[in-house]
Amino acid sequence: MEENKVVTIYDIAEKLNLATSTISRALKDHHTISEKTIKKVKKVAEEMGYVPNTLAAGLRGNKTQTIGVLVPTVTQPFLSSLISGIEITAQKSGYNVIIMQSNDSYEAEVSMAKSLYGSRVSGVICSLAMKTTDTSHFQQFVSKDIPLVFVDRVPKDFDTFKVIIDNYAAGFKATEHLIEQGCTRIGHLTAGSKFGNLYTERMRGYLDALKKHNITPKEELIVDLKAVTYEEGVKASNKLLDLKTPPDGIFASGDIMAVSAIQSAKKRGLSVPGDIAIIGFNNDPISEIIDPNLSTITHPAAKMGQISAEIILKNIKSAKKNAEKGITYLDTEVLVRESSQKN
Amino acid sequence: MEENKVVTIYDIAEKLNLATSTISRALKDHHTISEKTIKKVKKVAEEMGYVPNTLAAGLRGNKTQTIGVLVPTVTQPFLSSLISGIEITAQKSGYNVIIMQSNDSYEAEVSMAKSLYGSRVSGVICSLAMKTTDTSHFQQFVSKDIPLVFVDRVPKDFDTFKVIIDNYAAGFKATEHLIEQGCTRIGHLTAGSKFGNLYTERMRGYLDALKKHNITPKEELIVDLKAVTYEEGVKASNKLLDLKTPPDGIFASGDIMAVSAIQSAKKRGLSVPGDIAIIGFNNDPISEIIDPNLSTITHPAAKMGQISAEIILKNIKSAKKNAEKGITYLDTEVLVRESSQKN
DNA sequence: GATAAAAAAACAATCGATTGTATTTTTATG
DNA sequence: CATAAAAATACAATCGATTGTTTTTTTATC
Repeated sequence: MEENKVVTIYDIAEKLNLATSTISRALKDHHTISEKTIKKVKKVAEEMGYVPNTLAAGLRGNKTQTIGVLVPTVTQPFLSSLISGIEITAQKSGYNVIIMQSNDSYEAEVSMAKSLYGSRVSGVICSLAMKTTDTSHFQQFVSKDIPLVFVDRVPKDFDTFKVIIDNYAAGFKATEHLIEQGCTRIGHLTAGSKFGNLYTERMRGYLDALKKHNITPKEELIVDLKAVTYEEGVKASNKLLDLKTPPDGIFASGDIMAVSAIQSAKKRGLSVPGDIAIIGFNNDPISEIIDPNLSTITHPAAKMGQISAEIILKNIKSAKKNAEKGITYLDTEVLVRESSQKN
Repeated sequence: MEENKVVTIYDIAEKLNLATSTISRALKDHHTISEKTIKKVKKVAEEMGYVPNTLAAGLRGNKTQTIGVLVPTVTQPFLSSLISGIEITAQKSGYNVIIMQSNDSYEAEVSMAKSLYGSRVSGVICSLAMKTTDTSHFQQFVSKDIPLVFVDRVPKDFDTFKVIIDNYAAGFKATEHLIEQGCTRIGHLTAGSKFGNLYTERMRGYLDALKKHNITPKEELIVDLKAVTYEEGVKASNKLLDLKTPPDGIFASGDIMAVSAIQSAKKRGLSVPGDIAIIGFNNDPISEIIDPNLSTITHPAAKMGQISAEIILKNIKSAKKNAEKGITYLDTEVLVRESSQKN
């Protein structure tokens, strides 16, 4: 085997004195090729170190064994678990995964969508950038029958597959749990809620839970973070704790925020959950490590990735032009640990 | 613009009554094409919604704008930061990133390397699977002049680019720091060290630091985890704490292990760092959140990703057949926080 | 206005696998 | 053994962009 030459089906064809079409078919066990030839071809292909050029196949067939994944970032635990779920599922079916990080920038997202389209990905899984309101850059996939799944951060008005949790219900459950623990003055940490995203839904749940239990929502108890980071979380938490009458409970729309709330409270000598009960969202790894252990809402990240990938794979294969674009809701649960348990 | 037709340079050529070669060159500002034509072509391309087919370009040029990344998992904070660094750097130069997770399986790694090769990636960045000892499946890249960078978990005997930290020195520094704090009986948590990897190096540093300070290493003080998880960390920590004479300090080769050590110690009513000083490795996000804050060794994940990607990009472009394959060492520091500070 | 030189654009092959159609070979049957 | 049917294989076009080589067009010069 030459060191620097890439082996193609032409090389195999020449060696065996066969046509390239025969080689191509033999390698995929086509029924018109005799057993004898198939065996021979496979043996020689192996010996010569043949690796199919997926570009050529993709160009010819106008499709690739690749799924494009477009997410705000890969470093958030929720998203890295999501990606892991996608990647494992894709791999099982022989599909590869191209990853792009929008960094929550709308412009980057537009450009990356175009790039994925140019790469002829067979499907796209996307969690929207925080700043995205217009989603017309995804229309190209739909009009070319490339399956598109939005996951977690999804647009409201785009008719395609969606995999989400019921953020409203989850926000409701989380808040109600705090009420059941005896909290009457419940703060809420949220982020970028003005963009009408999943945080807004969680907040709606929070507000409705309060109303159901005859608690009047107070604007001062809701803090909207600029970014979901530990530092911003600390700032926001302090805003709540600095109030003349601080809250006796906090529902944070993410575990990072919840953790910063716990730390900020502890730093002031407040007992959690004694003085203030706290519940987060996501069930990030840190939630079972922080002291006190953080009560939170489970958010099945890997499962969401798996299901998203499965939807893509199914809709590539079936090639149904107008498959019914459904929303898949996954269950969440209130995971009661120490930080919210007053009784 | 038709809804379901993909626009190619042929469509543009037909519309403008020009040759496809002219279109192709105009789109990249080739000097043999007149300004007038270039402007006209670009305008029409834009109007028709032309997106270049990267498969076709890749097939023709036998190279793609894609970097393959092969890592054990994407969910560990160190690796997701590494990937993030790679992705951002690649994106800036117009390169995409294909991700594969070996899940620490040797067989998966072999198959994925082949798959990346078939995808004609322009370069490969890999962090080896825990179980990999034979690395001959990477030879195909080298012999085809596809730049290959190993990062963090690198093979000893493979002549290619490597981006690592000095694990020996870091292990030494961490251990010496504990000694300086007055620890005399220092435990060590490590993982899969028999495979001769970076954990082994850290352990060598640990052992040499002890020797330098005339402390005799004891086998009972070294615990080798089966897997780097919180649960295994707890088991291993308890093994140390259950000793007749438990250690007064622990150097854990990873922050997860260190965190489990802190929790296990606290659960027994031991004070950290009072009764037992603990230092980890990586500077994972959790290290500044755990109580007490974890002292650790900084591990510049994103930077390592960036540098790895830069090496790939540089060596694609220069196309030097025999560029000197160097090892890039990045600095680490002892980050002293609460968990190890006795004075 | 003829001609050479320069500029612009066209022609045509190429990358490697796939696939519809044609051709050759084999097998079966009277 | 001839012939039809079936099986196996070959032929050739195709996917879309790129690029070395020609050809055509434009510009400059005498």
